[in-house]
Amino acid sequence: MVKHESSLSSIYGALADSTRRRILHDLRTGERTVSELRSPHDMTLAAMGKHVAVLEAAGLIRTTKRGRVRSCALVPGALSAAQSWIDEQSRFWNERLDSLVSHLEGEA
Amino acid sequence: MVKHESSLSSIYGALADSTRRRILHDLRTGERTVSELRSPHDMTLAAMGKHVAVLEAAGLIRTTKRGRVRSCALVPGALSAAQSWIDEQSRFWNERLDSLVSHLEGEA
DNA sequence: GCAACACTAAACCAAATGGTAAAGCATGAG
DNA sequence: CTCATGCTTTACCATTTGGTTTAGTGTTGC
Repeated sequence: MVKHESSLSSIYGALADSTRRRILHDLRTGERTVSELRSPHDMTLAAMGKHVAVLEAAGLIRTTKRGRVRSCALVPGALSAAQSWIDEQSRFWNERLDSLVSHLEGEA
Repeated sequence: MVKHESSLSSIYGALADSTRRRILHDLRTGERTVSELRSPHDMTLAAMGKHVAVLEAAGLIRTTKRGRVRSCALVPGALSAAQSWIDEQSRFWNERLDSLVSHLEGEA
């Protein structure tokens, strides 16, 4: 379960684009083809193909080609590394906040 | 508390670099100057200054210049938007996983 | 005053990103 | 068989990114 630094970079890098976040959102309700994922966007199929490749390289989605169609689906649990890092960071963040608050209260 | 798409992009973009994640990690124990943040890295001060600027633009840190020294600190709660998005996404992710599991169980 | 220090800005560079257009390659429909 | 479909590949382009060096700017220490 231990994820290395490099995979965190590719996951956050993948999430740093609203088109790709939208793709993940759209996949929550089930599998979609590349064409279906493209339809809400003003973008060529080739461009969408690149976004899909970025998400797959980051391990966030899994794709399979059935015939001439590529079907895309979420990879369950793939966000957990990103989630853990933020959660861990937030924990200290809020500890700092708490100690700041008590420090200020102590001073007042 | 409303999260705009654009700020999510800049936050995840800021997190998509191991040097910047390390900076956030190093700031958990308190404020640091740009030089102090640079010391563990094989990198010029100018380069570190840019990383600090990226984190500040994303709203993840706050900096203040005292004399010739710039002091950097975490901004409490700044990760919450990023955290919420992932948490929300994970929620559906796992619902899909659960329904997949019960689907498979039903089939077996 | 003046030198060392801590950035900061400018110019530059290579590589990555996000897009396009156009051609190619399978495959499914008729 | 033929042809439209659904990508995929290639080549190209502009912009951004992560780094450098060099040259300031404003402090601080002596």
